[in-house]
Amino acid sequence: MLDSIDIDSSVPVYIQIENEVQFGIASGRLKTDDRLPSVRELSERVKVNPNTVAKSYRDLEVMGLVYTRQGMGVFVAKGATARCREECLRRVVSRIHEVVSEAKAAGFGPKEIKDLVNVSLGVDTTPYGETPKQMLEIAKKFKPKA
Amino acid sequence: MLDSIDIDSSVPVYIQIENEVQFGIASGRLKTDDRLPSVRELSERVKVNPNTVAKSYRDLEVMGLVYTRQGMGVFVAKGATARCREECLRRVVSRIHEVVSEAKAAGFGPKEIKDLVNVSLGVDTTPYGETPKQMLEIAKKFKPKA
Amino acid sequence: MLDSIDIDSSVPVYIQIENEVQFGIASGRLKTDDRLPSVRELSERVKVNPNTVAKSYRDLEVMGLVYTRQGMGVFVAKGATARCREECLRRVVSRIHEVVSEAKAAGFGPKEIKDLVNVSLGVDTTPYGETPKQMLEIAKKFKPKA
Amino acid sequence: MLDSIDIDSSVPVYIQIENEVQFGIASGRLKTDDRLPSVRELSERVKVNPNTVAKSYRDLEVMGLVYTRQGMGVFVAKGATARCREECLRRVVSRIHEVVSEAKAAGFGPKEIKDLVNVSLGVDTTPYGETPKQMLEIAKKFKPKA
DNA sequence: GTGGTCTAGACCACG
DNA sequence: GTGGTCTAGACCACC
Repeated sequence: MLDSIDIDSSVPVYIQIENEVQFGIASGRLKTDDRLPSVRELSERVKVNPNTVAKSYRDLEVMGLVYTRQGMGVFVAKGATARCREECLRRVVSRIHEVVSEAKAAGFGPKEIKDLVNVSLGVDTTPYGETPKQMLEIAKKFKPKA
Repeated sequence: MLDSIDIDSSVPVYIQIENEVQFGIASGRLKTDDRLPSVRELSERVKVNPNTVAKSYRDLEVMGLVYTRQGMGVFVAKGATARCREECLRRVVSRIHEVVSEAKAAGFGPKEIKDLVNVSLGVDTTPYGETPKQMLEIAKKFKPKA
Repeated sequence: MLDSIDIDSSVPVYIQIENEVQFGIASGRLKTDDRLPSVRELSERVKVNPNTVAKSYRDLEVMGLVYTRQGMGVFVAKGATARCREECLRRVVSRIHEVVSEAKAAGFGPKEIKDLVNVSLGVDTTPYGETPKQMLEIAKKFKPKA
Repeated sequence: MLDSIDIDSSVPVYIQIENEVQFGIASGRLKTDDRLPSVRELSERVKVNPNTVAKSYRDLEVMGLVYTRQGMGVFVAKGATARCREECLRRVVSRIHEVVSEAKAAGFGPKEIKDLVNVSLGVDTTPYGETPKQMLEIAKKFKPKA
């Protein structure tokens, strides 16, 4: 992780970094008291301004997910794992609801939505940005009534 | 439509307006050669500066979805309906896929995801931006192994 | 360049700026990934409102000729050189054809047209917007039969 | 004439109408005391707002090229022919100079410009908007040094 | 009446 | 420092 920073994305780089770290903690890859990469190291790796990484770390510290030891680095705080996991679930759930609402607003019926989800579930990771053709075909067959 | 502009949203007003118009076209409410509300009229209705509306209309023109007749107004372009509808479907499909991937990454299994979608489908309406409690409860009960 | 902005011209300032930038790219003075002057800097230099410059830069971005990095500036996009050069040639060629057609429609014969072009080619510089006297004299001597 | 009004052109409709009338006078098709089409008739024929035609006629009257007889119509004024012809020549000549200057600025040398003009002279009326291929090919072979 | 251009200047997000 | 968004309002061209 932390290598999937997309400089061209509309979501700000510093937010992307924060998300990546939070996801790393939630997934157990980063455990309590583990050291995060240094600002310099990370900024070189993902090719962004050190200020940007610093801002991400500052934000994470304000959230209480990491703590800083002067001259030693930035570390995962106690309790961060549970909180990140919790938040991660919450976010996913709320996004599911959001997307389903959107699909309904676009005119899709329950059947189509379930079909689309099923197809998506069956598909293993696809190249970034490319949406499975099957899904588009299902969608195209369907004419919203307005 | 065009009255659900949220001035406090993080998504820029002019983008919201563009989306509303596109949605109006996709849904068939705005047909080819229909006139859009005038810049001044709409700006008064949604309580934003005329410049902001003008910017939206200009963008839509660049996208080829509307055309402008000096002194007469702004009109829906030929072929806009199909394009808006297509884009709308594409976006929904790609977002479903995105969310499902996220859910899987967060440790949810196919069963949980389907359950969550079903609950979301069953809920008629929830306050804007709020997630149904039932969904959050499903999430809480669930302990990802990851 | 970028200093020949005429605030009194009937062609809008923001278009003039766009043209200057495109010409700069076509001429090779602005190369891929070169930074354009900042919005504020340019707006002070050509004495127009920052919004006006921003509008030009935004348009150029929509055309795909430049890209923007938040907080860093605006840069020449890859492939912009070739596209600007191509467009520049196309425009000149099409305008030559247009003018020649007009001249023929006005009753000029091939000989007169060639003469006029030769005179124009021979003149090193004339004040902006002024037509060399010699050319006007050729025209006066000429009586179209139409 | 007067049927080649392009509603999508960037040059205003009322200017296009004025130009067409002036060209008609210069070419001898409209002679002194000939009656112009009525505002209503013309506005229906070219499918523009009657106000627009009225403005064109008003402008032409201010220029002294036509005169109005209440209830009878609009007529070509005495001396209009000579003046239109004169102005027509002037305009063509000045545009030739303009275009040649542009071509020089774009990096074309005298030889290329003459070639392009010659090709254009040889070509009979081509479909509107389509520039002869030969000209583009000449242009493409040429690499501006600037 | 319509949209288009431009100014003056505030506030925000990003690096 | 950078660009992005938005407001308030003037003036113009066009229909």
